[in-house]
Parts: sequence; C-alpha cells; structure tokens
Amino acid sequence: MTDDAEHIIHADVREIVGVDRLLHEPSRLVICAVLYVVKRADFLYLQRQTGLTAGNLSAHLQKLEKNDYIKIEKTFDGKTPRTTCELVDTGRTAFDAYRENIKRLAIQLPN
Amino acid sequence: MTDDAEHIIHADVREIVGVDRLLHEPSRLVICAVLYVVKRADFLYLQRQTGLTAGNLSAHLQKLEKNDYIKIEKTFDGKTPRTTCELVDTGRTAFDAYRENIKRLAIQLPN
DNA sequence: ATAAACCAGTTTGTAGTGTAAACCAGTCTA
DNA sequence: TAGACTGGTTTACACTACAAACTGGTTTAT
Repeated sequence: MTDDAEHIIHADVREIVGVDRLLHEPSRLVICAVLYVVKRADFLYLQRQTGLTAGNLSAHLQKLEKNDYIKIEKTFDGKTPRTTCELVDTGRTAFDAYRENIKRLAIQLPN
Repeated sequence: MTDDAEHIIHADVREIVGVDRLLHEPSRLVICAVLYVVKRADFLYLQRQTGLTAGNLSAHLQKLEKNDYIKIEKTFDGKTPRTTCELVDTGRTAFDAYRENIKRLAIQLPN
C-alpha cells in the first residue's frame, strides 16, 4: 500500500483521534444526550434514562461538573434531598461539536 | 423533570452505552477507518496516516487482531521485515454497525 | 421506642486501558 | 567494526470506568 491512496482518507478521519474524551465516554454521552433534550433532570430520572448504577452516575456527573459541562444543584424536596442537573453552555457547545465530528466520520467514508 | 419527557429520548440514544468499545477507542477507530478504505496497509503507512506512535499502533493492532477484526501478515520485503494489515469480514461488519449507531445518535437528536 | 427497610446519593477498591518510553533483533553506512 | 537506522515489541505507569460497600437521613413496621 502506497500513499497513492492517501487522497481517499479525509483529514477529518484522522482528526477523530483528538475527539473530546469527556463526551466520547458512552455513559457521559448518554447523560449529556438526555440533558440536551430535557434541559433539567434530577438524579433518579437520569438514572432511569441512562440505566447507569447510582455510583457510576454520580461519578460521571461530578466529572462533567468539574469540566463545566453541567451544573449540579442540590436542594431539598420536603425532607428528601434532590440533585438536579442542567447542561450549561460549555457543555451544549461541546456536545454540538462532538455530534458534528462523529457525523462527518459516519457519513464521509465510502461504502 | 418528570417522565413526561421520556418520549423525546429515543431508545437508540440509551443504547449507545453498549457501543462496541473495541471500535469506540479513537486510535482504533482511525486505524479501522483507514483499513476500511484501503483494504491492505503496512505498518508504516498506518503510522503515517493515523499519527500514532509505533508502540501504540503495535498494541492496538494486536488488540484488533486478537478480536479477529483484522489480519496481520508478517513477511520480508528483501531483508526488511514488513507487517501488513487487512480488515477482515468481522471487522468490516463491526465497523459498519458502529457507523450506523453513531450516525443515528448524531442525526436523531433535535437541535 | 426501636429495629428494619428504604432513599438518595458518595466513596472506595479493583481491574482494564491507552500511552510513551525503553528496548530488541537485525541491517546499512562510514 | 562502531554507530546509526529500521521496523517494530515490551514494559511501566497513569488514568478510567465500574460495582460494591458505605453514609446520613427518613419512613415503616412491631
């Protein structure tokens, strides 16, 4: 195989090695996908939607918060604690970019 | 947030937690994307195309081979060793499936 | 009253993974 | 024949995801 075939391989394909790892993790991708459409969601709702264990979900949410992709609010609903999550601008923008990237990858290659 | 919004979230979105991890790793995804279009490629060609270090590339190729996604052939080109890689059916099928999955994810969500 | 079960998460331990750096066997060059 | 180069492989380590164990508090049952 020579470099003659190089023209086939679009630069975008190579660039996916630099993909946003924070979003590339499936668990977090699902979390963000859910938050992308519902805007706000509490812990249990997210857990049901994603199918993640509570521990997992908690860890991933913290990671997303630390990177300012989501905002976590802790309140009380009567006496029971409630954790509410929201995708903020940084996260929304990153998610859009990620989608664009993988869309290009998925569509661009010849069959 | 109640489950009223549940209808928005398509089942496919949730399913990406079960994505093919072997292909989901960006390095391997690029390797397979290259092999997908060129059919056969040697080690150095792959290294140039992917931008991976030799050690990395070697490790990922072994992982792909162990899972029967690619076939690795070792020959001599004169006196210099040559490692040639080829995406086999299992790998090609998996790659197609992976593309389908992420395409759905990328396209399906509302903006 | 008090024990048991439950709720809403967090923390901890472990196994797996990706990565770069170090290494190796053999070949070419001066 | 010493040194550099080829074409990789192996090693060491830092990071990550995941499940299981735990925490702090509340409700239910006895």
